[in-house]
Amino acid sequence: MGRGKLNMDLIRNEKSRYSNFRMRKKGLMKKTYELATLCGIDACIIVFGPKFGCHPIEIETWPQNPDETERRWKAKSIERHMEIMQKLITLLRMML
Amino acid sequence: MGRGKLNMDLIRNEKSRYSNFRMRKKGLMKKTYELATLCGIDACIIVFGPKFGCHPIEIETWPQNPDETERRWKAKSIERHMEIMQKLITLLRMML
DNA sequence: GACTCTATTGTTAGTGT
DNA sequence: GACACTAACAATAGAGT
Repeated sequence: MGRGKLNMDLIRNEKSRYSNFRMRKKGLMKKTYELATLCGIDACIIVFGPKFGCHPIEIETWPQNPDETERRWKAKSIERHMEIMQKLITLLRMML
Repeated sequence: MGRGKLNMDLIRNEKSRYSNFRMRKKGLMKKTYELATLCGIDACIIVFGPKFGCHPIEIETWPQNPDETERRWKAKSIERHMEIMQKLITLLRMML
């Protein structure tokens, strides 16, 4: 969308890439909020910012904080926890 | 968007809610893929399906599997792991 | 490495099957 | 409780500030 089409590949220009990142991250958080709200389901998302010089990498999540998560999430059953943990462990294994 | 506007609240009609869920989940996964690809960053998303009768709740993630995660993710430094773990622990605490 | 503007592409709500 | 269609609403690429 926008004034032109974008190839689905890394944006080479660093300035464009960063402004694109900020815009799309915002959009993604909104979409996550909308999905969870409209459909009454649980979801979480973790986005790691790009590396710029010696700045620490920023991490943004949705829900944004434990309070919001607690207020929103309904996952309380044992079976569900098992599924959740399994999925998370799979994701985590690749990061360690 | 679409033919009419939707209040940002739980969709009461169960049939509408479920079809909305399937459509938006697909859109969210696409947006996550686009953000990660265009901006060269790491991201993960976990979506829990709604509860229908005695069916187990479906869980969908992006990246979809360990192979894809390993191919895509670049988080390998100690500092980054610390940040990641802290965020995940915060999210997990609310689920247990 | 921000912020606004807007033409343009993208997403989706409601309907029909 | 699927799936296609499409008008209508949203997101955003690129340019300007």
